[in-house]
Amino acid sequence: MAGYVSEAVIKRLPAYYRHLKELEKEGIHQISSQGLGNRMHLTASQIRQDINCFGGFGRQGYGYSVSGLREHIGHILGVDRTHRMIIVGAGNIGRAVALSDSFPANGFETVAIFDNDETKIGMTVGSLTVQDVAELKRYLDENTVDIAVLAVPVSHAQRMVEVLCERGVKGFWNFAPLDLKVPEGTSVVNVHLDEGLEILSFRMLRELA
Amino acid sequence: MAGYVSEAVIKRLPAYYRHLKELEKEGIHQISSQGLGNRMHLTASQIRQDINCFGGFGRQGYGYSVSGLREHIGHILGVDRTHRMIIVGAGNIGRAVALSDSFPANGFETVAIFDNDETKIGMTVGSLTVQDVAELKRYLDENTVDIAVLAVPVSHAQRMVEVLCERGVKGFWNFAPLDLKVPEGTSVVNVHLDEGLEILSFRMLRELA
DNA sequence: TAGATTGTTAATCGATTAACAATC
DNA sequence: TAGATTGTTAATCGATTAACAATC
Repeated sequence: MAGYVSEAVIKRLPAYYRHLKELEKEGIHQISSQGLGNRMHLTASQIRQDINCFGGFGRQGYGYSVSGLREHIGHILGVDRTHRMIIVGAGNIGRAVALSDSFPANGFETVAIFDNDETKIGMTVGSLTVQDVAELKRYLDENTVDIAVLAVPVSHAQRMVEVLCERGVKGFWNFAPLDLKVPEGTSVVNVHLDEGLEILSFRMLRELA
Repeated sequence: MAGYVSEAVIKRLPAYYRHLKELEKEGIHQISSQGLGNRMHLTASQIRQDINCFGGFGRQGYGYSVSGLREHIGHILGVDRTHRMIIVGAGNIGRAVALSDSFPANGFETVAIFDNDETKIGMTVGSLTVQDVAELKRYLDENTVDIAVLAVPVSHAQRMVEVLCERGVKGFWNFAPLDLKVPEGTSVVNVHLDEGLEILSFRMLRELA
């Protein structure tokens, strides 16, 4: 089955998953690498190479089962399980993540939200109450947490990560604009919103030229 | 100066910019490709290649001027100018973007916010009032808009984009989980938050194995 | 000048694309 | 069976790394 999978392939997996969900919704049961490639703006060859990183899932002369492949990739991504998330930082971004219902719909459930600001502690965010970050260690000792969403200022981010790592949190979704240092075996995905805007600005300038 | 610049280089530019800002803040005036490479976890060779896409900015035997290079890259990215943004969709994400002060701090100013939901129209978001999306066309005719932030449901996204493109908006910061179709000359940066979580889930699973 | 470090060319590595035998 | 399409190997392309002459 799956040996080494390159970062390039990993980054395409969610797009495969999304397109397959769309196809399912459209009532399409079967698709060839050519057909999926047209839709995703990838070559048929690349589609076949990518999928084959995880084992042969197609049938010669037929193509791929849309629902079969969607389930398969969903399983590879781990979206067929529930992930318990806590949010650290109840600012604009922290609250937006807490209030969104697209994350729980994909199995990513927010179970707690923390802040150090007295004006925010006790505030209601959806079905949750903002807890004092001073309670965080105790909370981690008493509850299972898969993922921590870091929505704190840069100045606090690394310190918070250390507390969380020490108590066994293995996954970070980081919205603070810095590169976190984490121990071996810990995963980080950065969402550097500012950087996206900078790239957009760059591309727009280049179009002008 | 700059001929073709690969996507790989473009995606690194914001990180260069961020690290150079940090170095400036630390009072460091000069840095070699080796020094910057250590800091950014890149090879010295790659740093020199990247920077040279935009012309020779270093001095042999010395390295690079931190502030000079920061200004240079800032100019390439276009963050030395102001960008007028409107937000389409006053949900959790739209409001979070509108309320953040890190975007205006980088020259990305939100000048208006729209929604189609009667319960949201008229609502105050920071210094702005949510306008009826029915007013959008008129607004675009009367005002300059550089970037539209798409924070609407998938079902509305493509339709909104078409209205905006027709009225000359050339840049989109898209938070809806779909691939927008835009005319030649229009730039799109996607922020697919769900996909980030899926990749995080995948990486965490792989660490377990 | 001597040492350090760039800018740039050449070598390597990895990812994408093409080709095709296997087979549904 | 004949046609279609996969899985997989080989070829190509592009990005990263190494090397080194130029020069501050």
